[in-house]
Amino acid sequence: MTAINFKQIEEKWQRRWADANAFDAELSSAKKFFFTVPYPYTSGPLHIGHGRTYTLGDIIARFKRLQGYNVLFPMAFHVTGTPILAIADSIARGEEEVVARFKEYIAIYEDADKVDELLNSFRSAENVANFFAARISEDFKRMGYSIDWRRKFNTTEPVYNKFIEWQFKKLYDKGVIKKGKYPITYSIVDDSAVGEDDIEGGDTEKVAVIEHTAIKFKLADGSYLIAATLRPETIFGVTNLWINPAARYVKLKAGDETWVVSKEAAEKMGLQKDEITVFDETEGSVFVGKIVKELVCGREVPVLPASFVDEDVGTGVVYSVPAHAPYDYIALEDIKKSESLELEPIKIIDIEGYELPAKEICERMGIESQTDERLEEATKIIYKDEFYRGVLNEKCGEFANVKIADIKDEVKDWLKRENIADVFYETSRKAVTRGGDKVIVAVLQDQWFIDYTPEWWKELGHKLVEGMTFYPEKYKTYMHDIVDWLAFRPCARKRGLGTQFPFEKGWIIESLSDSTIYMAMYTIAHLLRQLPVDALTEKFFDLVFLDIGDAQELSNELNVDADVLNRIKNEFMYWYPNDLRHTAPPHLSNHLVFFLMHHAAIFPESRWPRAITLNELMIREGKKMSKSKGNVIPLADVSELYGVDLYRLYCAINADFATVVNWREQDTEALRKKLNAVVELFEDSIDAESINEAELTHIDRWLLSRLYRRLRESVELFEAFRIREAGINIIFNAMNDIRYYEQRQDKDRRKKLVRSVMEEWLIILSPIVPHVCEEIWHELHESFISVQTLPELNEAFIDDRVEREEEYLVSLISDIKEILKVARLEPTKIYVYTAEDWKWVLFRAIKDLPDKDKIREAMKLRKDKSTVEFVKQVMKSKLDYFELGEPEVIEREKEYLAKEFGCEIGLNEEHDPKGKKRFAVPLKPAIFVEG
RNA sequence: GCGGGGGUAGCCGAGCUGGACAAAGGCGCAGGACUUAAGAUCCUGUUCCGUAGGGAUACGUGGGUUCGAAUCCCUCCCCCCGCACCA
Repeated sequence: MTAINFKQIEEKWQRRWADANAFDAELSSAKKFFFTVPYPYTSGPLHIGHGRTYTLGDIIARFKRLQGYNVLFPMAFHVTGTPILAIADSIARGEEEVVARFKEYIAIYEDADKVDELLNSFRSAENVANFFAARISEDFKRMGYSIDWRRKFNTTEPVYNKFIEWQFKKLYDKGVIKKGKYPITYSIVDDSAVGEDDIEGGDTEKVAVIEHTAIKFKLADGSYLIAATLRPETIFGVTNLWINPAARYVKLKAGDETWVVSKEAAEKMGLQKDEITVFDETEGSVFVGKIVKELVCGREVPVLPASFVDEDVGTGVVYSVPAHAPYDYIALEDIKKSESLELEPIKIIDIEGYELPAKEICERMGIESQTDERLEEATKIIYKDEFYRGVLNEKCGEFANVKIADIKDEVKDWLKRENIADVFYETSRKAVTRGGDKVIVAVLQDQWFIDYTPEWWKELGHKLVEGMTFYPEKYKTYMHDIVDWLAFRPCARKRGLGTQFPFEKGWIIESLSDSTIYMAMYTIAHLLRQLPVDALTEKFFDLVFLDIGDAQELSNELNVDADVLNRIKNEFMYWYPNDLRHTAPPHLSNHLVFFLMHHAAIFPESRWPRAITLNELMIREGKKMSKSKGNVIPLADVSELYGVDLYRLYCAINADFATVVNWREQDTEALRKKLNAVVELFEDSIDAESINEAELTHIDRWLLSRLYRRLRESVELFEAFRIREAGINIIFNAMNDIRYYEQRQDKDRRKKLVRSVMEEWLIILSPIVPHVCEEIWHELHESFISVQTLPELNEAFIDDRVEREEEYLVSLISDIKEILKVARLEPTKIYVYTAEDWKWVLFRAIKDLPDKDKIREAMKLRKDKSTVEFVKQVMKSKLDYFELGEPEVIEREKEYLAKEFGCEIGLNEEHDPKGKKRFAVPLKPAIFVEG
């Protein structure tokens, strides 16, 4: 047998599918199935983890095709947003890390001598996008995906811009596009928003926007020292302020008040609030020793120096709560060593297990110095303990006796209402852009949002979700929750690639907001190219998508043939809605919920999406795949390293959708052997002549029954998206059946039998491993297997009785083996005694009775001591009832049994020296071994 | 914390609408067949006890419900994912 050259046949069939436009979907009278997978973002190569989703998607698409659906499976490319722009900028700046990474990426696809030139072209975002879009589409072709490529587009094309504009107009008309304030991460140097991808290390260590409460402390001159805190409820326990004597502080006008904050904080405030004017700058030491009045209880507390205060975190002023903050406690103790101070911690939180929490945690951890790094950890421990278990005590006025977790926001709101506090935003960690500029938080005063909160919208959303199918099902409930949780979402940015925001110049539509209903584009994208872009007006899309307006009228207005308009509209009307979208769970709370909500808002119910399937991610050798770990396998290498069908089989069989799949080299090898064995089986059987039904033996019938049953089950499993089980059934289990058969029968007969089920088998297998199936199929037929429809399976071969008989035999053999093993016998003759007729009569009579009634009922029929013994045996052996002519089966298989055990078999003979006969029960014969 | 998912044999992983489960499948390991040999393939075994098809103990921990629990409920411990404006 020659090993099949997978790579060669992959290329061959991919080429032939492409030449024949095998997967181009046209309108027809057949029932349609419009299937989508999210378009890839073209900022780099895809890896085998991404491939899992696309591969399972393709398997579904191919399965639907064999079920007779007219399947549309299109693809496009996502280009909008900031990452690609950030990449181009980084490359233009010559950032080493990015340059190195992209050289590597290019080298995946190109010869070494072209790398530098291409990299140079990557200074333009457009070139980055185009390069990867082209390579990814090559990858997809090489994976054998059955995509209709005529409909591809990318999200920066004018056609797409027009489509997105239309969509936003529809939303605007619904009144959900709004303006408001919004805090964002921001670079002062660039004067623009920065996203995760612009931040140094932003992909591994996220930077969040954190809301601090900025509390005012009144100085003698009427101005305020502003101390920012994450724990406003501790204001009741303040004993003093901390200020860094060496840092620079400024005075600023905020409204009609004068505030003192660090110089850095003032700069941030300038970007967070209107009307901030800085007018004076001094050193922190100026304030040391002054007395300030806290405005909650009106107590007077001193300002003390502290080295741990960072002028670039918060406002550079910190209020001290030594009872509950480890930093404050240690700093206070330090000062007390050199000066005599009358300050004592004020305990305001009662919590089990602590008297004075800050003191005790420091003592427990052995922290004694302000510079001890473990102070951070101590703070976290206390914070967490107090937040969830702590209760404010009687010193906290109206907030007393309430858990911190329940009262924190109320305290914060109250402080703001009383004008004792303001809001101050800070990043969750210190961060810089990839260009090295500081990242701070700015508040946009006029950010555009989509407001998902209107009642009507939520209701539609829930209705849509309720009417959909989700697999795995648990995601349906989850999606309802997400619909409820969704509120305001910024939908435009100042920077990035994308469509101009139609309602205000200078804004670009944010890239998840432009990827919500784009499936509609697939239905018509290839036709739109025939039209001038100017013709893609609001009325045009209204006509095509919503059937509003008249084609003839619009034809005159746009100067476009009415037939063309109708053709486009018909195409949309035929394909829409999206019957199934297949993706991964991380998209649930962003892309998918927008997908659903926007459909709910814009389209009538008949055009709402029908189903969503989701598969978990892929890891490799137990670890997450990531660039930084260097353990990524590019999709482009799959063909070379493993072979596409093997990869597809792995994706299909190794885990259910709901499970993270682990890519293990070792397992790929095991699977390769299995795949080879299957291919070999088919190749080996292909020339066999068909078998005459009249000459089928019991075991022949058994094999056919098993195989047809498996095929039938697999179709049902596929239908339910249980691809893993379907695959296991028609590969692993079916191969086991054949192996078993070969032990029972000779190979030539097997070939004939396999040949007789082979075509159906191949068709059902083809969604998973299309290339080898295509190859084998073509030894029999001219047409593509990939576009075959599965014929009716020959159900007549599925025969319960035949399978039961074989089961019976197997269990008899295993019983005998067990006896031989335990008794350590070399058999000279094996006696088998089947149950006598009266036992069968009773067996039938009591089979459906509950255990407790069985003996009584049996005794009614046959009054004898042996009846009781028999019924007890039946109950113990938990036999599943079915009718079987036991002696006939054993008689028929006597020869086989004799061969199996190398001795004579006696059936129901008188000879019974050990009195075993009486132990026989129906379906479980008694056995005596002589040896 | 909130929300979601888990913890199963040496390993990976099914089962988890309660009963036929000592627990699929794969890997590993051991023995055997084939082979000059290796590889590949196939067979057998892989908790413990047992000279008759049986029994005992097992599915993170500790309880509970039940005639019966890996499967249902509760306690605790541990792990993973998401918590947004970012594709």
